[in-house]
Amino acid sequence: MKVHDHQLQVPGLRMTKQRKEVYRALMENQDHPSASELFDQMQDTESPMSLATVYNCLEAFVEHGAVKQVNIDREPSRYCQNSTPHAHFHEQETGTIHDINFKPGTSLSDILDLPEGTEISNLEITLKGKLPQ
Amino acid sequence: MKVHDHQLQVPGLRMTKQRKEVYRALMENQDHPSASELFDQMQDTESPMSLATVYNCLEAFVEHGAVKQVNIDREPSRYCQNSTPHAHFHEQETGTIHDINFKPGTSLSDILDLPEGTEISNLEITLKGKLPQ
DNA sequence: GTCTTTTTTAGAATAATTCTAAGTTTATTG
DNA sequence: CAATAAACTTAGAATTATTCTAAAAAAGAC
Ligand SMILES: [Mn+2]
Ligand SMILES: [Mn+2]
Ligand SMILES: [Zn+2]
Ligand SMILES: [Zn+2]
Repeated sequence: MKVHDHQLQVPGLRMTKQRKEVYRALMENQDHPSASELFDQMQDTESPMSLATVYNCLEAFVEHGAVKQVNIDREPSRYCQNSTPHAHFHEQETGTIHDINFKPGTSLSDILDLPEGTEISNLEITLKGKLPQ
Repeated sequence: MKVHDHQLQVPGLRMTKQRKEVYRALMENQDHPSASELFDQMQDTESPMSLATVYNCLEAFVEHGAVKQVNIDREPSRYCQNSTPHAHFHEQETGTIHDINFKPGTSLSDILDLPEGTEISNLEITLKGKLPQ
């Protein structure tokens, strides 16, 4: 998979104009938009599309590891443009979601009592609270 | 809040027979049952109750910090009898959820690049994969 | 061009959860 | 104790994010 200037290329994933548009909006969005927020944005583009298509596009990106689906509590899923490993901080006052990076050279097993030989295929860390300032 | 022999006592929380029964089932359940699984179990007790009541009881427990609501992906919420801080490991083959404790003396900020002064009110860690054996 | 596969779409369906409003139980007060 | 107030339970309706369906359109292969 190559990512360059908001152009996504994944072998086996057709880059239709709808997918290009959804991907672009996601990349330009610093926040973590929901499907319906993206759907609203799509209505102002040259390829307005159905909500089903927005969901389909996002699902394709998530399946190919280009986008992360972020589930916090039972709220509508949000989608994350940052495909590198990171945690999510949900600021309570504003409702915004911030990416938090891992410290280099650290691992979850530094703080978790995991049995030896555990294979982790997926990892989600979500914090809620207040960031300084 | 005092917990003794599966008797929950929280100031301000009436311990009706329905709440006692839901709490007991949750405590005796090593797994992390969903509301509808608990509802099914309730039908065999001396106080069969409505699904709305199961949801109401669980909501009351969660609000009072006696029970944890566990959300993994978009699956139905599961409820956790372990009110101490811990992470959840979702075993992919069986679908079971295991509690993982934190190593004593460690903190999330050991591995996360959190700004100084961050206030964390809530924390969720979910792993997915395979446990040994 | 034809053929095949993938994608898009409108609208219907699904399903977990919440809401409503009425009845019941429990606590409090005099 | 009786009267009143507050909290709780309930059946069923409503909500709503998401998925499904089945038909049309688009894209790629040849
Ligand atoms: Mn939010
Ligand atoms: Mn599961
Ligand atoms: Zn993110
Ligand atoms: Zn747990």
